[in-house]
Amino acid sequence: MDKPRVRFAPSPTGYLHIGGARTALFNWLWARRHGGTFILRIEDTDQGRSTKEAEAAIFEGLRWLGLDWDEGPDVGGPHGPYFQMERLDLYEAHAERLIAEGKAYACTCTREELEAGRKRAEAEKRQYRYPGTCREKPYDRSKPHVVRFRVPELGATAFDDLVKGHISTPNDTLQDEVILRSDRVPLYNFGAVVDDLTMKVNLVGRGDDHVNNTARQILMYRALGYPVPAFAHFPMILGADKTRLSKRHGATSVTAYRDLGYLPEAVVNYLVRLGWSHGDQELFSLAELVRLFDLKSVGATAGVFNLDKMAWVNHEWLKQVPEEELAKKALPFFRAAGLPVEDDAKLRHVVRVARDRTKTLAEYAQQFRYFYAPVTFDPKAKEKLLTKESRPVLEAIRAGIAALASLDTAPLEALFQAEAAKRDLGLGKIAQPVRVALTGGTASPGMYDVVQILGRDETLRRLDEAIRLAG
RNA sequence: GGCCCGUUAGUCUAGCGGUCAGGACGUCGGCCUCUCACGCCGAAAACAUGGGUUCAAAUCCCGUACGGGUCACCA
Repeated sequence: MDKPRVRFAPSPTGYLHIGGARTALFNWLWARRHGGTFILRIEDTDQGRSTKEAEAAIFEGLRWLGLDWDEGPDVGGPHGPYFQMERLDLYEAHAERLIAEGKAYACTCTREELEAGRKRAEAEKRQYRYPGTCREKPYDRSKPHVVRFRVPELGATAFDDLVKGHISTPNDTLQDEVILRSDRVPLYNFGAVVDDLTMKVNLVGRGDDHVNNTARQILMYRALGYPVPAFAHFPMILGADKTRLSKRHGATSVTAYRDLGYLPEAVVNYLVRLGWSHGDQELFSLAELVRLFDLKSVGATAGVFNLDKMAWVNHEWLKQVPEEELAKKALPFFRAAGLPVEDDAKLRHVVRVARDRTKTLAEYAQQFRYFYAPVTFDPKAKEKLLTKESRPVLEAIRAGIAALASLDTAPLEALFQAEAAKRDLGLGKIAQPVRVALTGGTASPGMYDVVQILGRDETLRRLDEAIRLAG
């Protein structure tokens, strides 16, 4: 097998979304797995919708995921950058050749005429196909025109998709489509074909919304006299309602998940498992995927994006991050929440207790605010647990902590146990009022950790306040 | 509507003619326990449907239903 030359060819009309990211990932993995080349090409021929911002967002998304490219924008030398708008001469030359060989022709029909034809077909409940009005007219460049590709009337065009298997399209469902607009900018199918063949792409991996374009493109490869590449069409990603994933289903850009506190490892892991599997294994690192990924194991069915599962995957990855590193990753999220947090021993202790309890970094800052900000009491917890009855407990713990030589776990535990034993109560009866006093609520990490993280001064201050509130 | 593709639990999937249809998320129950989590144990939950082929079908073939994609001087 030749070494793969694959590409990811987004149009810069928006950020890198989940579906695009998975397409890029599958292509990238296939290239890396077999020591091939991963090409990034920006398909910016829709000048009305393409923006530099979108372009930058796509680069950012790919880099964040760890998907580097060998050819394309930012790659110096002869292998980039690839922007279709910088290759217009190439498309035009190929189109002229097709015209010269009678495989394409200039069409001078106006948009109005075409539109009228479509309307008529619709009224008569007929399938519309371009009638071939200009097929035999002589080529006159001076008149405004588009260039159309001549498709065969008979037969069918078939290929063996690496994911979907054999796919055959009757040629009479195709039409002489426009390959060059009146401003001579190519349309998608032609631009992609000319690029793929000049870039020697030998495997085209893309979303399966393109399967219907494949027959048309194959016809163009043949007309141009080039070998047809292999194709792999990846199924769509759907929302919970089984319609194509879109903004109404929530965040769809990969960087939005970065900002939500997902690790790129987790996003990659989740996306690859959505449509691909390797036995019963759920967790894969990028390096592992490079060893294991196989297009043959990509499924042919569309998959529903499930945030719960991705959060679980994220949690699994978060659990593996060393404490120091985790603190550094969490820091910006605390800062973004307006909390005065430093990368210090306290933060490391916070993330140590947080990592089992939350699934994203953003949740750290939400759930553990009270380690860095004054407590806000849950009214029910306060009413139930900061009472006249619990006041003696709070006072005893306050006195005990004030007197402790060290805030190590052993002495703290001894203190709480002793107070419980003294009153013939379960540990819970001691810990819960203290928990409300220190965190404002009834759910938190273990009390000894909380005391240690807050430190003696802050702990005593909070207990004093709680004692005051307990009346 | 034409054409193309798809259909295993709520979701992601394993399966590739003979399995008690396996795993994961989620859900529910239990254990652990100072609360919440984590962890551990357990449970409920699926082959869309009708015909074939075959000794035998989730696996192969055909139809039906349902879902998705696509039919531009968008990509």
